[in-house]
Amino acid sequence: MQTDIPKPTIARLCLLYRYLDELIRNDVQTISSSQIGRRLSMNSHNVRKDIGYLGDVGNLGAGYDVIKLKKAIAAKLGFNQQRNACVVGIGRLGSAILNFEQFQVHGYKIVAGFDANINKIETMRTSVALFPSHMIVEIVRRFDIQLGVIAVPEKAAQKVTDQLVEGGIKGIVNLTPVVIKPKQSDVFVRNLSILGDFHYLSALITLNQNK
Amino acid sequence: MQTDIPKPTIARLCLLYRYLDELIRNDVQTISSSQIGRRLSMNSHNVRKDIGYLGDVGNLGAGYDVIKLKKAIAAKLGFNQQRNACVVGIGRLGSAILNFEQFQVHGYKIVAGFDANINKIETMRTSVALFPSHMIVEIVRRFDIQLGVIAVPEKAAQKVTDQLVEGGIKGIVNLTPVVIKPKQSDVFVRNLSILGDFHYLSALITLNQNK
DNA sequence: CTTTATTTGTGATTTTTTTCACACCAACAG
DNA sequence: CTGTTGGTGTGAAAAAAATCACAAATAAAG
Repeated sequence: MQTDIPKPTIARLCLLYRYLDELIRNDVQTISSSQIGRRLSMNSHNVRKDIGYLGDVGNLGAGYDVIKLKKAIAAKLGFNQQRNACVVGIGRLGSAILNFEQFQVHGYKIVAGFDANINKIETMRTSVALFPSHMIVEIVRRFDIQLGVIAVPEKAAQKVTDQLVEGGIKGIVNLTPVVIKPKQSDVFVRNLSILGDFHYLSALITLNQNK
Repeated sequence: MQTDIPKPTIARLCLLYRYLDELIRNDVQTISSSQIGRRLSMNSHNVRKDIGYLGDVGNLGAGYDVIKLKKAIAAKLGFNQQRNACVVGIGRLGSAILNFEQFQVHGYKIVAGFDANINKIETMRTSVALFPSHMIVEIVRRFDIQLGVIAVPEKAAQKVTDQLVEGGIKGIVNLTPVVIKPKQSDVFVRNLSILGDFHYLSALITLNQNK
C-alpha cells in the first residue's frame, strides 16, 4: 500500500519521539526542522524527510506543533498500544530493570520476571510476579507477552531466546554480550550490551585517530 | 591513506568479534563466510566484504582461521589498547555495571564511579573508587578516562555529559532515555536506553503487521 | 498591502551500502 | 592427475539512504 519506512528513519523517529517528550515537559509548543536537526545532530533535510513518512503534520512555513508531531509518530509506530513485557534473569541488572517505573508511563507493562534460581524467586520481594525459567513458554503465551529482556549469564542466553520465541514473543532486548539468534525470523532482536558498545566506541575512537 | 570503513561495517565487525570469542571458547578453529552469515543473520557477500576491510586474513578457498580473524579485527579496531572507563550515577543500574567483571577481561578498566549523593559515596563498598559528581572534570582528566557510562536520572544527563566532555572523554554510553548532545563533535555517543529499544521494537512489530 | 525572513514538503541528485557475479584457489576423491 | 566441490576476494551493478534545491506557504514588520 504505502512505501516502507526505512530502518534508519524508524530509529531517528524514536529518538525524535523522546526529544518531543522532553520538549513537552518544558512547555515548548512549536519547533522547526532545523532546530531538531541541530539538537539531534542530523541535518534538517533528513529531519523533514523522516517526518514526511508520517503524512501531513507540519504547518507549511511555520514549523511543527510539538504535541501533534508526537501524536503522529505514536500513531504511525504503534506507541499507543499497550504491550506486555518480561525480564528473564533477576540478577543485579535484571532487578534494576524490573523496578523502572518509566516503562509503565510509556505503555509497557512488565508482567513477569523469570529466574533459574527458584530460591531467589521465593525470597525476593517485587511488585512483579516471578516464575522459574522453565515456565517461560507457558507464561509468555498465557499473558500475551510481546517483549522480553534477557539479562541472564551468557551461557543461558540462547536457550532463553528459544523459549521466549516458542512462547510467541515478538521482540527481544538482549543485554548479554553473546550473539543470539531467534529461530523464527519475524522476531526482532536488539543487542544492548554495554561491552559491545564499548567496543563500537573504541573502534570509532581508533579509526578517528588514524585519519 | 586507506579508504574509510563504513559505520555499518564497524557495527557488524563488533558483532563478529564477539561471535569469534564464543567460537574460540568452543574450540572451533575455522569458519566460512557463509557459516558466519547464517549465524549472524547477514549474507555471506556482506561478511566477506566486511572482512575485506581488514586486509588479507582469509585462506583463499579454505575459510577463515578463527583466531587470526579475531586478532585482525582487534588490531584494526583498536581492541588491544586498554582503556579507562567510568560510571556516573551509582543507583541500581550504575552499581550493577560497576560490578561486571567482563569489562576487565576485554581491556576496559573501570577506574571511577561518580554520584551526586555524597552519603552514598561514603557508605558504599565497591572495588572501584567513588567520587562526588562535581569532581568529574578533574578525575576524568587526571586518570585519562576515555569512556563514560551515564546512569543518572534524566534531569542530570545533559549536565553530566558536559562535564565528561570537558574532562576530555572520547566516548559516552548513555543509559538514560533522554537525548544528550556533546558540545564537541568528536565525542561519540551511544544511546542504550531499554525504553528506547522497546520503542524501536514496537515500531518494527507494528510496521511488520501493517504490511 | 507589500516585502522579507522562515519554514515545510518533495522531486532530483549524489553518496553510501548492499548485493551480485565471477575469477581464482585449495582440498579431496577417484 | 583430473575433476568436483566449496571456499575467498573483488570489481561491477543495484538498491537504499542522505543530501540538495527549490517551489509554495506563512508570519511578521512596516
